[in-house]
Amino acid sequence: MNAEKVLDVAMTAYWQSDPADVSVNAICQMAGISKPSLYREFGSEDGLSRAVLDRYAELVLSEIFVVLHGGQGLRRTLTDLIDFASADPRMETGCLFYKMRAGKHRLGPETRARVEEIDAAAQAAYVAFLQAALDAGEWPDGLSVEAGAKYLGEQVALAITQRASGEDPERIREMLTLALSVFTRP
Amino acid sequence: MNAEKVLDVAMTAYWQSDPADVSVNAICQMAGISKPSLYREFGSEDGLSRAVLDRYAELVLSEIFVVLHGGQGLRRTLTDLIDFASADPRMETGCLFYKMRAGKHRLGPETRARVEEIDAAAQAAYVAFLQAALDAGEWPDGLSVEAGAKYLGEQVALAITQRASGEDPERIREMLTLALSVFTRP
DNA sequence: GACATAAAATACCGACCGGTAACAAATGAG
DNA sequence: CTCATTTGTTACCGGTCGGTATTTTATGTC
Repeated sequence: MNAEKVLDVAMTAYWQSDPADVSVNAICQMAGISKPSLYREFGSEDGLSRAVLDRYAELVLSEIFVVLHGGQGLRRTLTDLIDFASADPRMETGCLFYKMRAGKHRLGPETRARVEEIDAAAQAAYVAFLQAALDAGEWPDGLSVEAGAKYLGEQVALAITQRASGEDPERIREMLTLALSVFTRP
Repeated sequence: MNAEKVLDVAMTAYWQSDPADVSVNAICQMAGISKPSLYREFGSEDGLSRAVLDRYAELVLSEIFVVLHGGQGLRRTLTDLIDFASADPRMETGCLFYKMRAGKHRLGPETRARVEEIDAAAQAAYVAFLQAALDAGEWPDGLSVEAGAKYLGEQVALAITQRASGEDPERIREMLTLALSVFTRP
């Protein structure tokens, strides 16, 4: 039956539309397996979506962490983030993690807990990145690092979410560049 | 049976949680009426949510338009927007319009069309506001008015959406102020 | 009181949901 | 070959959804 294939099918479906709009029945049909098979493997819908999220994290989200921990300096890292959010083809239909976070209350407890974990890890990564910029003397104004990190994360999330709703990528790049310009003010 | 009371109940329920998470059954129960009564009055779920959106627009959204068309100048209008998004108690559980827009694909055709109408009207209002600022010589850099209007609208939407997810209002104000500071750069 | 009319509620429809019991086909061990 | 265990399938469960046919209750008129 191949659990990996099922995960891939589910991830693609969740990612392309929205976890709340894809039923277990639909996933079984798309994967060509029966419902009991899926339930024997993943236990519940919550178990499946949690496994999907884990797979998505190591397959896609890891790259954002790579960018943030790359140590390329403030300006270079920001342009990398802008490129990723506004132009990477994988974000063309949005980010599965942000879709899950936006519909957190509709998720099962396991998946929701994992979403919160990842959210905290992302926030920590943004904080570490900005703290490094601060230490390197690249930090502009009196904004706290935590607030800046949250702001940065939410702007990236907004940009990617707009990708999912079909907004023109060039327009998105323009807006995200504007939003992040507060970090590189003269 | 009182259609206004039903609209109020439905608006409150949709607004407080999310239109996608409130069923027609639940609304009937909360309003103390039967389902056929509701369907006689509004025709369908789509008809109800459309009527609710109309009521919400004239009750709440109208105020944002008042702020935008107030002719108070760039800086003053921006701080008014920041106050409204980050501190107005009515936005404590978010904005019904933004919730509907975020889940557009789950709405019926009438309601969805109305959402798009309102979205276009809001965009036009932001454009008019920024165009007035441009004419008054208060416009900073080479950003196009349309892009600036979209940016402004999305930042306000982001701030209000964060209210709905329980974020600290002071933190939200800080971030929105930062985002809108690009309009008032020296 | 008798009766047409309009508004209300009860009870139901088919579709889909997440989840599972009961059963058939394959597979490995002795 | 036999038998037990696993793997997968069909068919079903209770529940909720949006929506409606049917019946009850009220209301006004003569």
